[in-house]
Amino acid sequence: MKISQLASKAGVTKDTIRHYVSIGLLSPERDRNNGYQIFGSQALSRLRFIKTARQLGLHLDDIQQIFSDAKEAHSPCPRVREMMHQRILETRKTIKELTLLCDRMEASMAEWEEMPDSVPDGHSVCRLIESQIDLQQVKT
Amino acid sequence: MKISQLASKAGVTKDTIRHYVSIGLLSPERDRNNGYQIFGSQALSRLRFIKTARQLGLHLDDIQQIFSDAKEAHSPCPRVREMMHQRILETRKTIKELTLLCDRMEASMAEWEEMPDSVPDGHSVCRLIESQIDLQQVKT
DNA sequence: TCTTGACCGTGGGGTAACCCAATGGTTGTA
DNA sequence: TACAACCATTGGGTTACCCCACGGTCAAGA
Repeated sequence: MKISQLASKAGVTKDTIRHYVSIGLLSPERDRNNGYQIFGSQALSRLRFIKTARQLGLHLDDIQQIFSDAKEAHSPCPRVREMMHQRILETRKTIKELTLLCDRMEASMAEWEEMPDSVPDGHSVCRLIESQIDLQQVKT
Repeated sequence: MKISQLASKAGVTKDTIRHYVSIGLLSPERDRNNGYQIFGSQALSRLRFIKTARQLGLHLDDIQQIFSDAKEAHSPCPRVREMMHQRILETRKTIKELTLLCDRMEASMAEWEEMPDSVPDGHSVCRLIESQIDLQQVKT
């Protein structure tokens, strides 16, 4: 199987496959004559595995770890449970931060409804934004 | 004012300032003798402006636009309202996606509680993840 | 005066997971 | 044989910075 066929079977782009090859997630054979990559059906199941793991929020290096465990005949499952736990915590944290951001944005927009557009002078650039300076210290 | 002083006054890192200089958000004078960057108090207020705009979810190129408007004596305010509107929509969308992701992760974790760890063989890498293959097509 | 430590600038690499364009070789087929 | 379709490689772009490393500059103490 060549790269285009694998890509369409797996529902990913050729660039994605090339990326995975370049970081070692896939290691295709090569056609001796032309250097083309040759993928077997195991590459397809590996791609499906990667796709699922990504949908579950795992990162490519998490997935590397999993394959690396499996290669040495260790069970990756405990690590997978742990990774997922971490990813869940991270995701919840991100959601909280984004929710706060959204609240700030909406609050500012609401305040601005009663404010006129300002023309910039030497001191002011945009009164809307300047009205929000130093409301609080937040990290996005 | 040299870069370190500006950085501590503004509460950002020197690297952040260098980054802003490199993309043209700040344009300091130069000391003729040693090439050091010299910042005035207007750089400080500009930095505060940038910080506030970032806290409101605007991107650096949004902020570029704002300064560019102001430089040409246009009011950036209408554009700011529009940008914020877009950013709010984007942020809400991201939150939704992350919430769905979190739900998926938690659902999988729950299913996995009753599953044993598996030892990889030639066909299987990790039963936990493989049990989730093709549940649905999702884009993160 | 010399030295030493704090400061400065520049350049380059890294982050996550790819996308896209350009260039040039290969293959299949009409 | 000509031409489209496919392949590989390289390099740059995305966001907003962080982190070296190298080498020059400056100020203060010995």
